[in-house]
Amino acid sequence: MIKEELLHSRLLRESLFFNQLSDAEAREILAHTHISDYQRGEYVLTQGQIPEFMMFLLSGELFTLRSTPEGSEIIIRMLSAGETCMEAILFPPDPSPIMVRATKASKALCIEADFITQYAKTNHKVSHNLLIIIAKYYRAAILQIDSITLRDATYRVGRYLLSLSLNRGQVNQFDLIYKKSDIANYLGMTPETLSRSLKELQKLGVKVESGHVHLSETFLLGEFCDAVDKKRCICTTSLSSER
Amino acid sequence: MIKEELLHSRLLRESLFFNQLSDAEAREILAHTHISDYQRGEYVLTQGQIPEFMMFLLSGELFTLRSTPEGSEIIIRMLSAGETCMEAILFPPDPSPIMVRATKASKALCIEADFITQYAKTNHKVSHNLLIIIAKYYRAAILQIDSITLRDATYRVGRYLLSLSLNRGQVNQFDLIYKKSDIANYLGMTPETLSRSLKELQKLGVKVESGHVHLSETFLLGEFCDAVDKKRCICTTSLSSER
DNA sequence: CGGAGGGTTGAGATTCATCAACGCGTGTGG
DNA sequence: CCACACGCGTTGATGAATCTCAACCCTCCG
Repeated sequence: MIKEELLHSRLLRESLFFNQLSDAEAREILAHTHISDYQRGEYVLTQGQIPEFMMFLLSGELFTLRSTPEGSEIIIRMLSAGETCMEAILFPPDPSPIMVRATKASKALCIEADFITQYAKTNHKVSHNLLIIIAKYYRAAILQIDSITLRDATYRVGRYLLSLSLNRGQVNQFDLIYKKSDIANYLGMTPETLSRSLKELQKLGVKVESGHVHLSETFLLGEFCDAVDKKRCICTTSLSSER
Repeated sequence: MIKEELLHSRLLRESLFFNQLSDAEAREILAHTHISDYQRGEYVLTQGQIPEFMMFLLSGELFTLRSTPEGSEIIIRMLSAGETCMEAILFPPDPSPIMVRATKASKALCIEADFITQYAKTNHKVSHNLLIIIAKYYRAAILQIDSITLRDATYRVGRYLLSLSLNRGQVNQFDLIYKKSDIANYLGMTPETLSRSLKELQKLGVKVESGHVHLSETFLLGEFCDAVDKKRCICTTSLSSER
């Protein structure tokens, strides 16, 4: 059965959510799940809805975002396979302040909300993992608030590129895996501003060509690498897999 | 002893952190604490520091905020007595992305970080409470991101006043307990802009006089009360103590 | 070949920050 | 008791950053 394959997949085993869980524990959780397919553009959850499941993304791409009645929206997180969402709405189970949308055809493990909230009360590893996951979201959200209010557009873009580099193990070239218009939205700006910012960054040692990014040495060590980032640079190995 | 008094105080008993804990459990936690005094302006934690304690504010006022090397800063949360901070940095214990400052002379319970991280692994109520607290922070942070990127200054101020009204049980008048310059910063704008926004809101039924706010009926039910807020209005009683 | 989606570029509009001046209440020292 | 300074908030004028709108380009795909 497909769940039995999943059980031993790297995707599960290296995820934050299944981290440290024994086979028996993982199997018990899997027993309370089903796999759902979502089409590109389909909503997994809409604003105001009380979630019945927690999501573990198996493949594809999910965005968590928030929209105004007028129709404009802001992307909060962009998830790829192995990441989870909707945990933060389970404690306590409340109407969701955000919505979740598949931006590509996606496959996700739907974990029953009731089961997880109960299971977290008896299993320390699960509740600990959830704490780590939600705390990580919260810290990321703080950085988002920081950069949107305190930094200008060009800085935000530079910071974003730098974080991508760090997350991939401090490589100096990589691909942008999301649409530029989505990245712009995530960074709290319009696509036009992102485009102009990237142009601005070329002067500082950034090359971008059709989705491929190359960062020069000077950029990697430059002004964008502030105190916090420098700390991360120094201990890259231990942090490269983080976030 | 003062800790024994604390044990039965409403402050502790009605807090999210000590919620549902038995006397024995609360006593065990208190055994791993000490009480610290902070002067107005003193730093409880600086950016980059690894916290040794989790804070439970007994009296006074703490801000969690983030600053740039250039010195500008943004307030993330404004805490009053009974609230906690620095939990989100304990899972895992990392250099703090934020700093914590006392904005008034304050007294806080310092709970040993090592103890709490261990205790959370054996006590479900504690880990559950922590989950609820951090999830609440995260949801609030999402709303902050939403309003800063998607709404204009006047809307943000109106929304803020409305949330104050709801949190106090949907009263139509109340005092602003923070300095206006701090409120402005928290809302991601300058004091000048806050001032002008309040003036703008007067046309919509808001009266502000030296820190005292009066909201008209029309304002309470007006455009600021969007779908999410309306839901809260309907079931006010169950939500009034929330946030 | 033609159309659609995504990205870029340019020009104008707008919001908000900045800078400077002022008013007001409070506390302090002569 | 008055003079003064200081913190805080307001108001007005100016400027900068970014959004908006429009045109255009490129690539992909039927």
